[in-house]
Amino acid sequence: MVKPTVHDIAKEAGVSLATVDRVLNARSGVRDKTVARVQAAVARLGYVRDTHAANLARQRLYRFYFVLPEGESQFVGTLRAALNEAIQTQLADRVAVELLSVPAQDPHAVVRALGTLSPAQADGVAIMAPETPQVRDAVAHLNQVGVPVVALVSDLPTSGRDHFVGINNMSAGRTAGVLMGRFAGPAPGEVLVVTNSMLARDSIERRLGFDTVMAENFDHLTVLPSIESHNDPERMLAVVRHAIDAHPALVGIYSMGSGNRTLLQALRDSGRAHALTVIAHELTPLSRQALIDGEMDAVITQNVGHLVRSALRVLRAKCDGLDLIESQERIRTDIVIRENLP
Amino acid sequence: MVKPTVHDIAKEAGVSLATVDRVLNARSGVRDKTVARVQAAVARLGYVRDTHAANLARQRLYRFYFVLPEGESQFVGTLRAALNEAIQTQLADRVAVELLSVPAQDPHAVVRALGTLSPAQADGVAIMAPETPQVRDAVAHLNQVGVPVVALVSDLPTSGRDHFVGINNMSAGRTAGVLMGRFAGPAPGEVLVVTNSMLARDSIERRLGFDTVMAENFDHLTVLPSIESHNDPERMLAVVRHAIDAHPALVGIYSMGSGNRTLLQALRDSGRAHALTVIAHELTPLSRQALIDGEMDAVITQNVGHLVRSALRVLRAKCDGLDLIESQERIRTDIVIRENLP
DNA sequence: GGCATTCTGATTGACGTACCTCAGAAACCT
DNA sequence: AGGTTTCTGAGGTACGTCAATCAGAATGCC
Repeated sequence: MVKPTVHDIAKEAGVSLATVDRVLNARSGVRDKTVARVQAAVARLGYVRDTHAANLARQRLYRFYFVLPEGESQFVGTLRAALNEAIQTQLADRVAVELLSVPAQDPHAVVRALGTLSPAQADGVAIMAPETPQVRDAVAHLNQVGVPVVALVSDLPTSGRDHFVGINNMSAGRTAGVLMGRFAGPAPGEVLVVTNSMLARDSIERRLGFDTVMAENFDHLTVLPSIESHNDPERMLAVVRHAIDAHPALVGIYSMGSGNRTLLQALRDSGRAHALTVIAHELTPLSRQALIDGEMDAVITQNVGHLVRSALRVLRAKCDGLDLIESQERIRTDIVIRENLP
Repeated sequence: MVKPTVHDIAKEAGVSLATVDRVLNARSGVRDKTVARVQAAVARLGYVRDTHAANLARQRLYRFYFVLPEGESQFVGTLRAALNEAIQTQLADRVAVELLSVPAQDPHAVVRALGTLSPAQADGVAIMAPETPQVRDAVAHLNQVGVPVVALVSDLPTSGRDHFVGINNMSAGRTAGVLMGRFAGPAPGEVLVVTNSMLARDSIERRLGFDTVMAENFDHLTVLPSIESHNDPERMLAVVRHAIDAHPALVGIYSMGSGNRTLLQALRDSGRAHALTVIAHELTPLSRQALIDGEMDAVITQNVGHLVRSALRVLRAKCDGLDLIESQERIRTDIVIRENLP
């Protein structure tokens, strides 16, 4: 008996097929002690239901929604591409994915997008958005009406989301810090931090991790007050340019979020691109090229394909009430240098 | 018509279900122009066969074999653990995996293990073994009789294996080289290379990559002749101890293969553990602890879970004649430091 | 003990595909 | 035209599960 079926369970438990079915699908109308008998039989035979046969029989279609920030961010672009690729292949597995793009900085737009979703349309939602009270409440509501929600890239810890798919941003910041400290060398110098993250929380966590490590291990390096570009590339360019010129002791730049294009431009203008240790986040066509050209020294990133597939797996598991393979769903903080570019 | 079925194809092509079935499963007895008609209908409707329903109908069971080196290597241990975990979950997907452990250094044992396999028992084989003529021929034979074979961890490029699941070891060596060069700093010094890899090819490739990078980019560092422990921990310990003592200018050690336990022991004995930049391969409980304790500075590794799951996916795809998602099957060369330990 | 209520068994028809049989149609050959 | 070979259609059963029905059994209540 390689793979026991419901029939075997029925025989083993001495009940009918209908009863086994009722127990397995948690339908009512079965006495407690009969339920126990069936569950014992399941345990004894090591029965695992054939999800595919089950889905086939019940014509199941998983309808998942991905809420991503709209706009031209390269990282979100690669994420979207990975999602589209996954959609193609997952289609064979009865999952239909809908992509909702919302203005990232407008919490109300996010709430509106989430508001259109109910258990009637959505079997699960993955969302990448800044943590605001409005978003938190909307997620909590979805959760309450029984729609599984996973947070993507940036966590929404107080929202009651079922799962977070992304890296530990604190540890990502620490990683960046150590690389900066070790790459920059033992001579004293200054380090510039540039940030333009769309998502508050991940940015804050990275910063915290970075600062901690710098303070603990590399006190010969001075971390300058950070430059924040509030989605204004023009201003960003000017400010970074000025910062580089104004600090001859500068040895490194840490770019915490998006805005790598502007940073690279400023670097080139300064003529010090190759002299500085530059560490950035997220592997995109741009940062990849910068690594190849030696304009960036390391990129801290997360595998977008893994991100998307993990979100889909988690949503499915939540739908089916299965548990996850912890190790498979842990998103790793990847360090990429020119030599190990994927 | 969200998802066309064989019935839809039959109607569209104006043929019977049986004919569609014959065409889809490449059975004989269908005229060429009828085949074309059916295929046109498939293309027109965008039909994709429901593999799960198909497997259900034909009672398919994928029987895969993994041939791994036996012995106490920690890396192989983690690999084995990942495999066992995968076996559990894949069982629900009609794949049964058998693990064959063979003495790594005995090509004849490998050949014997492979010899027991034929299309009658095996639907696919994953093998991690040194590249020898005997092994190459055995793999080629399996391939000829129609059993898909993937090489694991160390490639067998001339054997006709269908796929290689593992990292690019040349690039892994280069990565180690760059980290060594940048971590060790600008002062002149010597670097020791220690090796005890069970698999010739991966070791050679890593060495090549490492040497290239050191010569190109870090000529202030002298790479000493490498120390090879031929599976003799005792001797290894003595030699490494001596090497460390004899080279006061030593700034770093690169451990290319297994044998990390011995290396760490020698390091501790020398009292210079924290003064040297130590870079090793493969994340195991041992190297993980060494990272935490600061005895190692970086570990170049590959995700064993990914390795195993990728091998399984590839084997299944080969069996079903499907093609792969390239990006999903590319195993990444992971850089692990204390801060981004998974 | 009689009755209402709650459980249970037996049975049936899907789901999308594979695989088999058998009869009959079409094409090919003299 | 006749016979032979090759194709094709129609129909059935199976896979493991879900979902539903209906009859009958067990239980609880008074």
